[in-house]
Amino acid sequence: MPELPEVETIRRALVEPLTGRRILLAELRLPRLLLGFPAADFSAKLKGQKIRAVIRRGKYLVLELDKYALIVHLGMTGQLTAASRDATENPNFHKTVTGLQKPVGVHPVDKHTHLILHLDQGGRLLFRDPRTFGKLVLVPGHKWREHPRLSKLGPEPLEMKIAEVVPTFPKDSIRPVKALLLDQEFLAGVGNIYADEALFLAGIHPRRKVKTLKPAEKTVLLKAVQSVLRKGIKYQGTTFSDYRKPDGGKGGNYERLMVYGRGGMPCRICGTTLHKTVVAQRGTVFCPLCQPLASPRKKPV
DNA sequence: AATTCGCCCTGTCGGC
DNA sequence: TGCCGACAGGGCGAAT
Repeated sequence: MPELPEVETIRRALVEPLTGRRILLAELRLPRLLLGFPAADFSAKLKGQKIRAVIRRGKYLVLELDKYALIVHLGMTGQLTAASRDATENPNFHKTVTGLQKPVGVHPVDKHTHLILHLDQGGRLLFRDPRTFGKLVLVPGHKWREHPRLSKLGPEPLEMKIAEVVPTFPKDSIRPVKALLLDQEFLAGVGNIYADEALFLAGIHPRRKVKTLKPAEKTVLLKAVQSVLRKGIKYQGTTFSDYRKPDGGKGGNYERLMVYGRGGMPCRICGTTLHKTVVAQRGTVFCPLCQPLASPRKKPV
């Protein structure tokens, strides 16, 4: 699922091909993905709009247009592909990629392609989402930060001051700490992959109750969140199924994960078999030795 | 008020 | 070989 590093990778790759381009035609092929705006008006409103900026907030991508903002959430399986004028359709675009190889051409318009923006200079932006958990929102003006979907988002993990966020941990909360990391009102952009990775790096059990965390542990955890997100961006995101960069290539971070997707395999640090369980209704992998739930009791004399 | 649960959706995979 | 249930999970609204 695209989380902050994946969305940021996509954003960076779209800045050059999209900024300054004018939308000639917008094809919305699955109208139910569009929220809060009459689907019938969508194409008419977008036509002629120039893309002014490509911005990320949490897991949301925002295209600032002349008079609107187009907010995109990729859900679990959303893909954005930028195609230049001379890109040819490759029927195997999504299947031929192995490793970090970059596919040739552009993905064809298939049954999972839900939005096509035709741009001046011959380029196209295609939005593809097999499981349709993605969402599109068109907001008049540029006050997209006030939209209900974004207004309550927590701080950006890579811009926050840790000393300012440590006091925002709920003091009496009995929630497992992983649930807090996944809460977009606490931090914006952390999802299941990077929550598990951050907890491992911090040496904190995903089921630890928030109220039992010491201040030093909160600091370590927030630093770990920043660390795993930066690493994710550095390697251009984690591809384990559907995530692709706008050129169709896979991210390079999956092979570098410490715990996510590695249940039953040995811990890269201590060799202990990694546990797979469910925390906060999400599949969760952790190392029982590196991430103890309780501090080790002194052996009775 | 805090927290959990159910739902949306479809490709993939393991079991028989 | 083919069918089928289980599974993956972000975010929202309902339920507790």
